[in-house]
Amino acid sequence: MTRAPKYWLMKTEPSAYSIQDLSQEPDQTTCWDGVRNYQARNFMRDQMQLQDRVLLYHSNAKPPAVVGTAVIVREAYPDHTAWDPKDKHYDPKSSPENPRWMMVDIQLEAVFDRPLPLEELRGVRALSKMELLRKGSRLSVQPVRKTEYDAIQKLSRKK
DNA sequence: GCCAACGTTGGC
DNA sequence: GCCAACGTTGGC
Repeated sequence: MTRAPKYWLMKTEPSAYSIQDLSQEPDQTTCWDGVRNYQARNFMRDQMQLQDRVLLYHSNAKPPAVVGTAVIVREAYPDHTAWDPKDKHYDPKSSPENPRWMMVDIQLEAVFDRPLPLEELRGVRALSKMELLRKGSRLSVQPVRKTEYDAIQKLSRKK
């Protein structure tokens, strides 16, 4: 049994890993490692399912923008980078016996013809309640309403 | 580079 | 369980 797909937004700093990097992976697929926030982890672990859709967002970019879409191709499993002392996101409290952090695999679906800058999105009525646009919003994995997802897709095809 | 907003940690 | 101190995120 599968439910209707849900919609998400995931942030990445393009200086660390960009949508262009994703486009060059084998099968244009990667594991979304390095998430170290419980709320974000819980969304991945408890709610993300195969075929769910993801908006990819470039944070700390000039300008910050939604840059494309991806699909969940593997559901949550332990993030092994948390066990590697040399990894930037190493967490000594996580272990193979008792993994604390999870990740999913995503496959690139589309790189938008034009990035949609945060500033532009702030002016869109259909997005007025979007988590990304909330003041102080920092969540790196966040749910998106279907109406919001559709509005952003539509915007990406304009101009 | 600044700093507001937020999350986590740890003493008590 | 409170909350001050600290670390991080991320727009600007």
